[in-house]
Amino acid sequence: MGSKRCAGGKSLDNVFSAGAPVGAGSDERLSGPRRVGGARTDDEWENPVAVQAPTGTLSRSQTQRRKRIVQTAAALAVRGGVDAMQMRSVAERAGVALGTLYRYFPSKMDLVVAVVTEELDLLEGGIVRRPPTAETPAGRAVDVLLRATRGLMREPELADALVRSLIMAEVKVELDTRISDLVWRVATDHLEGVAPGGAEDGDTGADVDRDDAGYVLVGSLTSVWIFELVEILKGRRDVDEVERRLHTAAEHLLASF
Amino acid sequence: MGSKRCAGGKSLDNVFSAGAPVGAGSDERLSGPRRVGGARTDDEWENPVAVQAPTGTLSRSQTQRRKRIVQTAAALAVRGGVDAMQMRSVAERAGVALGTLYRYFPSKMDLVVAVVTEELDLLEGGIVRRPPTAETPAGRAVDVLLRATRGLMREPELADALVRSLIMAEVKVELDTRISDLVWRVATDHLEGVAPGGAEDGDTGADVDRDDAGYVLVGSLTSVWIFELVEILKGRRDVDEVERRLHTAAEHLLASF
DNA sequence: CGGCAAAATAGAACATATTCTACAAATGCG
DNA sequence: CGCATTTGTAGAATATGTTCTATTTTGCCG
Repeated sequence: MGSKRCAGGKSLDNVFSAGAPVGAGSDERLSGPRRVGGARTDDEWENPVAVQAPTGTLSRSQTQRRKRIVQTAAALAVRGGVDAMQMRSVAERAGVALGTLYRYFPSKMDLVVAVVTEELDLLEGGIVRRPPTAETPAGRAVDVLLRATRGLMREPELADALVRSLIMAEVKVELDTRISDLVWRVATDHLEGVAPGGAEDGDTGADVDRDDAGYVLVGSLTSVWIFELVEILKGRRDVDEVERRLHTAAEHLLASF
Repeated sequence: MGSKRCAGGKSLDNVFSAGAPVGAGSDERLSGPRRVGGARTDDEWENPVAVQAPTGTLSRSQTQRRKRIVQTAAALAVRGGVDAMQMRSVAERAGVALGTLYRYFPSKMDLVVAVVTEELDLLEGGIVRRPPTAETPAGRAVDVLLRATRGLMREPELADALVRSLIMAEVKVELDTRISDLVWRVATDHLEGVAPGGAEDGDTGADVDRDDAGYVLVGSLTSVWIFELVEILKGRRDVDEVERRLHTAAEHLLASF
């Protein structure tokens, strides 16, 4: 079954940039233990205030636990991929009970998303630290996407997770939005706003106008990128070919920038 | 768990066109019972000609069985979605043993792909029968994609399956290629080549030059479409908005057509 | 027809995500 | 402090995709 690649004993940390300050204040505001009182099948025998409601804020130990879980998950994912990232293993290796794991991440997908989100933080940090230099908006956009591509391809298993979570997640993922925002900023020369290594809160890109006509085009380019990623993962393309195709698409989509 | 929508007792048949000749000679050439001798874990104790090799051709009863399976699967998928399409249920309702089901479709994904492929046949048929009338290539392309979108949205659960299989399937799916080919033909006014209601063989679109520079752009548009589909399924967009976005993307991508 | 290999069947067995139960530890509050 | 509520733990129990085994049926060939 799960017998694909298997990189050596890499320390999992970043995938995108070579030397990112990993421990940057990335999390600290992400989902914590979940309220259990959500959608119950039982009718109405319990007080309106169902069982357990999350404090909303995570205590220190909870933050620690969460981080430990995500890191453990990432470590497992980097080797065997999503398949190797089994909930039982993660729980065990992270030193938490299975139930606890599920309290923090209601489904495996949530966990995958958490891992991927952390990678995205690193990508953003890397871009800000070393912004693309191309002349045209299209060139810069392609640059960013290609950097992300090459970074991800260093850990194909994780890349697989990224793509799957981008597309499948029922979860309220804004992962694609984050990527589009990043591309948008790069294309329009508005990189400053980004906090390197971690997002502040929901509305990271304060200066990104998602209603702008151009944003739709950037979003389209992101779609194309994701799909090219899929093709790579399926073994149907190599990075060079993707580069060419992204260039073609970007030149058309971002021509009016 | 699987408690989403649940259309009435529709007869599952087509999703795309209102009155397609369902029973058209669609399958009849698709995967049949699989050779078991593929990737074995055991080394070399058996004759080179491992256990079971498929005749390649399906006998009549096998064709019947296959069709029965796919139809059963489709029926289940139309109501509860992929989740409701449980292998055990499919096998039971189709009147075959679980093992047999797995002989025909080595994984659930293969089954999903088979179902979706059949829907695609219907879309192609519908398009050929009632081709888009827009003036511009971009207009025609958008027309096709929107027709597909509306058709799919009539059965969101199936749409979900389509998207997932398009993207996830390890399977050697050419589903996206088929869509791109269709769009390409429509955009370039080369619709004739298509056999309504069913593909002949691997290379259905004989007149589609996938190396053409323009084909890359059509492929990009298809990527965008698929992603918009995902957004609809996530409840983040409505069809009208997708139409607008597809127009924008198509006008840029296919400007040079 | 008799026999044989491929195909199908019934059903057990496995693997893994997810849920549930009972209990213990921690945390906060009067 | 002492209790109540929340959080965490251990581990059983479910649900479902997938595989395996033993047996029977089918289709074919001499």
